[in-house]
Amino acid sequence: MPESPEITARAYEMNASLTGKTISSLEVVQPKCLNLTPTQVQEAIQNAQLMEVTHHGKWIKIRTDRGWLLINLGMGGELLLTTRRNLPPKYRLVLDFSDQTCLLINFWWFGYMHFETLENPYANKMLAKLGPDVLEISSEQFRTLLTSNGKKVRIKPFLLDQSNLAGIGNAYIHDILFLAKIHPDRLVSSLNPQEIDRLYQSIQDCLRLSLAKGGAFYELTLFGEKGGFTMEDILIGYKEGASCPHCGTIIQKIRTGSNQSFICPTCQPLD
DNA sequence: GCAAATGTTTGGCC
DNA sequence: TGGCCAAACATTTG
Repeated sequence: MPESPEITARAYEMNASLTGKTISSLEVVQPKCLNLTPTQVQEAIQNAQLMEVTHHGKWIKIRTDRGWLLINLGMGGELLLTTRRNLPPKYRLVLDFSDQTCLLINFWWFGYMHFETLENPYANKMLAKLGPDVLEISSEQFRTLLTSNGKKVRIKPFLLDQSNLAGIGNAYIHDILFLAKIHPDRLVSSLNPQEIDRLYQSIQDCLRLSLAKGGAFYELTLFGEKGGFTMEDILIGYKEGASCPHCGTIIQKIRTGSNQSFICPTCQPLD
């Protein structure tokens, strides 16, 4: 599922390839992903010119001269710059441009494209709740975040909660916690300063490595190519039964809350 | 072949 | 407030 590295890479690609284009029409296959009716969005962005594409956490923000288009790819999303002649069979939305190219937006189950007026995109309920972007936050801010907000929460759900920190998802969290040598069920309040600094460094290292490679192999770039971050780059995530690259212990799949985690029981003790 | 289980994200409910 | 469920599936498993 697209997380910070994929979203950041897509935003860079879109900013380089889409700015200056003019929207000629919008096709809506799945109205439930909009915050307004299809007609309202269509009218709002008719003839809009794309100015800039940025991101915040897992949200892609397209600034146009008529307002903002805010995209969240949810589960297994895909953005593809193509033409009507080469359109894949499945998609939820298509933005047509006046130069005959189009942007296909698809996602597996849930995803959103919200429209907000130019003045304040953060009037959007979902955007308003986001914590700082994970690639923007400083180590000092991160330390403050964990010591002030983190009470009786476990570190995994804390990091996945987008209102604390925006951009981390379930795919990278396993390696992040492994690199920091922290068990996913540790309480945030139990982490010492060294562990918090290690965690910050692990987050940056994991996400930036993938970003530098164009994102994960199971997601496609704006041009339909696979990302360069492969299974070989993953240390322990989804590798149940393999041995820990650090100590050789067999990697375990455990239940944490309502989801699964992959850990090395030796490197990440719970105590 | 078909039903059940699974798993990503987010919002909403107690 | 934290834990659980539901929601617009595709894919694997029995």
